[in-house]
Amino acid sequence: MIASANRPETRRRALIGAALCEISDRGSLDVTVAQIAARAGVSTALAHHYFGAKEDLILATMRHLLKEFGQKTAGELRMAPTPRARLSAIIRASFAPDQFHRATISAWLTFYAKALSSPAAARLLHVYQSRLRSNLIHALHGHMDRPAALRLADGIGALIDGVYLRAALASGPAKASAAIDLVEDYASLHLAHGPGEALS
Amino acid sequence: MIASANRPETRRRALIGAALCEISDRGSLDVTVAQIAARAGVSTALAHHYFGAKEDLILATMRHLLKEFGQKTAGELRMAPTPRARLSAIIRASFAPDQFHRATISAWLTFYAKALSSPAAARLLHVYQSRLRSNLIHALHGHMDRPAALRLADGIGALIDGVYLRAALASGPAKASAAIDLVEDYASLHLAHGPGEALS
DNA sequence: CACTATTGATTGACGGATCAATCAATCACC
DNA sequence: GGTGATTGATTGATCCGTCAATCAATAGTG
Repeated sequence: MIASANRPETRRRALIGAALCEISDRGSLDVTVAQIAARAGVSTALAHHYFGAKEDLILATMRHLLKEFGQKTAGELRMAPTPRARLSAIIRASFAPDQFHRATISAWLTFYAKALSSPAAARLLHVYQSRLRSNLIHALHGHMDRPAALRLADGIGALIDGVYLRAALASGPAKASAAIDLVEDYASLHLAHGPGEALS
Repeated sequence: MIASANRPETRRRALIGAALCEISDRGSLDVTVAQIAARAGVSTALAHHYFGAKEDLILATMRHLLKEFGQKTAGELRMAPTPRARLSAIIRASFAPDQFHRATISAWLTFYAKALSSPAAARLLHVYQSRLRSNLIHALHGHMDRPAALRLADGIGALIDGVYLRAALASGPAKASAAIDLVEDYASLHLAHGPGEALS
C-alpha cells in the first residue's frame, strides 16, 4: 500500500474530487455526504472529520475549481506579450478544455445557484468575477480609454458567463472552439470599431 | 367576501405566486411545500390536492414565468414594423421591468440549475430558448444571410443569459437600461460591420 | 320551499423515508 | 501506549405525501 494513500491531504483531495463528480453527475447540490463519501471510498463520519459541516466541504470544492481556473488564467497570461494577446489569453483560459466540459460546467452553474442563498459562496464567486474583470480591463485599457474598457469588460464577462450557462443546458458535448470564436468575434469587433454609444 | 376568493383557479394562482416568492426570497429550490402553503395561507395538504407532487408545483411555477415572458415578447413584437425594430423589441422584452428585477432573476437562475437534474425543467427551458432563438433569427435574417443570422442569434442569446446571470449575483438593484444598452450595442455593431469570421 | 344527498374544498395529524452530524469504539502506526 | 485515522451505529430533525374527517356549497327531490 502506498504510504501517502491514507494521508490527510490525500483524503481531502479525494473527498473534494468525489464531491465534484457527484455534483456534476447529479446536476445538483442536493448531494448527500453519504454519496460523496462512498465515491471517495470512505465513511460519512470521515468526511465530517476532515471538513466539519457539509457546507464546508461544498465550499472547499468551489475553492478548488476557482483555484484551478485562476492558475490556468495566470499561466496563459504569463505567455502573452501584448494587450491584445492578453485579451485572447483570458478568453482562451476561460474555455480551456479542462474547464469547459460538461461536468465542470454543470458544477459552475450549481455553484452560481448556491450563491443566491449562501453568502460564503457568493463571496467566492465575487472574487473570481473581480479577478476576471480586472484582467479584462487591464488588457483592454491598452486599446481604449478607461470608461470604454470598463464597459467592454462587462460585456465580455457577461458573454463568457452566458456561453457557459447555455453550454450547461446544451445536449451535446461543449465545443470550446465555437465558444472562443464567439467571444473573440465580439471583442475584435469592439476593438476595431471604437467605443459604443454612451450608456444612459 | 368575494365569491371568487376560494375558487380553485384562485388557489392555484395563489400557490404559484407563493412558490415564486419563496423561491426568490430563499434563493433556492429547497423550499418546502409547508413554506409555500403557509405563504399562500393554506395547508400543505391543499397544495398537494391541487398540484399532486411538489415537483408539479415547481414546474407549474416555471410555466407561469415562461408564459409571462412569452406574452411580453409577443406584445413587443406586435408593435415592431421593421426587422431592426423587431430586434430591439426582443431585447426590450427580455429586460422588461416586470421580468428584470431581483426576485424574477433569482427564480430564473434557480430554474436553470434545476434543469440540470430535471428533464421536465430542461424541456421547458428548451422551448423558451428555441422561441427566443427563432425570433432573433427571423429579425436578423433581414440584414444578413442565414448562417450569419444563426451565429449572431446565438451570440445575442448568450449575452442576454449572461447579463441575467450576473444580475442575479449583483448586490444592487438590477438596472434594465444598462443591460439593454449593452445588448443593443453588441447587436448594432454586428449589424453595421458585416459578418464576423467564419467559425472553425 | 324544505330537506337530503353529493360533491369538492380544506385541514390536522401522521407514517415513512432521508440526511446531517455525533459518539464511542476499533485500527494502524510510531 | 499514545495519537490520529476510521468506522458503524445512532440520534434528532426535516420533509413529502397520504388519510380520515370536517365544512360549505350545490344539486336533486317531493
